[in-house]
This record gives sequence, structure tokens and C-alpha cells, in this order.
Amino acid sequence: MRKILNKKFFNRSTVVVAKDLLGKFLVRNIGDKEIAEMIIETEAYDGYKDEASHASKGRTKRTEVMFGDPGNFYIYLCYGMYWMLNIVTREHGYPAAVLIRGIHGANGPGKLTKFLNINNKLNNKHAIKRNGLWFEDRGIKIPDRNIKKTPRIGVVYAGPIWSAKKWRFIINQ
DNA sequence: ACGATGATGAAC
DNA sequence: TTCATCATCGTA
Repeated sequence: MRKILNKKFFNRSTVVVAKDLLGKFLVRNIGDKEIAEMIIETEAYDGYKDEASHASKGRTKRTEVMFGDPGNFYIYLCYGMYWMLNIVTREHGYPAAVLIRGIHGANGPGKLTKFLNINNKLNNKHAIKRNGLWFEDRGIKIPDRNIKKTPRIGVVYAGPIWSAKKWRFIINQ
């Protein structure tokens, strides 16, 4: 079974999408090369009230993408060196996204974008084959008992309420 | 424990 | 136009 995840999949609760992405495949196509790896770690960033989310600054040139269509990529540079790959969730006009933090063979959001050759050229592009980067359901279902929830990484600046939210999801090895 | 490295947003 | 900050990672 190979089903490409569509707009409908991403137009749902951000936390649910983040959890559901575990076990799905991130597929990268460049030329005649195709890499497909299972997603093992994600984080949810939901709404303008979430102080950990860039969208808490409101609509800016950068955050505009998060207000866009579900299934679009939100990609930005972090610490001057690493591209972060996010996928926009919820309906158009509501700012939310899921950060892809780990795939099989590349743990860490900066490492996986380097591994898959992802940069801001894909920012605000839709996750479809035509753009060379998309998501597939290959029939793997991760049972709840194998999913670990923890607070998000590197967001202490967001204050006690938002930094404590257990919106990071990892497959228990 | 820390430095690399540059875009971003807010203050001035 | 400056300035602090940062959804990280490799080296130590």
C-alpha cells in the first residue's frame, strides 16, 4: 500500500497530525534518485497563542507560510546553518505546522534536511511528487503504546505553559 | 560546555 | 541600522 498524504490529511488538529505522521514515509526525489525514510519524531506548533511557535509574532513575511494551505512546506534557517522542515496543518488562515524532527537514519531536524538536500527553495511549496518531496502512507500503523510524548525541544523561552506541553512525539525504538 | 553562522523581528 | 535571539549540531 502506497498512498500519498493529501491536503485533507494535514487539514486536521496539529497534534493529531504530528502523532499520525509517525510511521509515515518522507520521500525525496532528485533526478533519478529517490530516498524514502520513515518518520520517527515530530513536534506540533499550533496557533498564534503558542508562544513556542513563530506564529505567536503574528503575520510576518516569514510566518505568512504557516497561515497558508495545509500540506505546504514551511522551511526556515535556524542558527544560521540548519534548515528546519515543517509541514503546514489546519485550515487556511490558522497558523500551525508540524516540525519533522527525525527520520530513520537521520535523527535531528538539521541532520535530516542536510541528508535529503532540503533548503528554502521548497518553502511554501506543496507536498506533492511534482515538487520532489512528499509524504506516503505505506501501511505501517504505530500503536499508541509505542509512541512517547515529551515537551518540545529548545523552547524554554516560550514560558512555563507552552514549553511544558507534550507536543513532541517519538516512536519508542 | 561551547562556538559556528546568518536570518529575523523589535527597538531605536 | 543595530542588536539580541534562535524549533541545532559537532567537537571537546
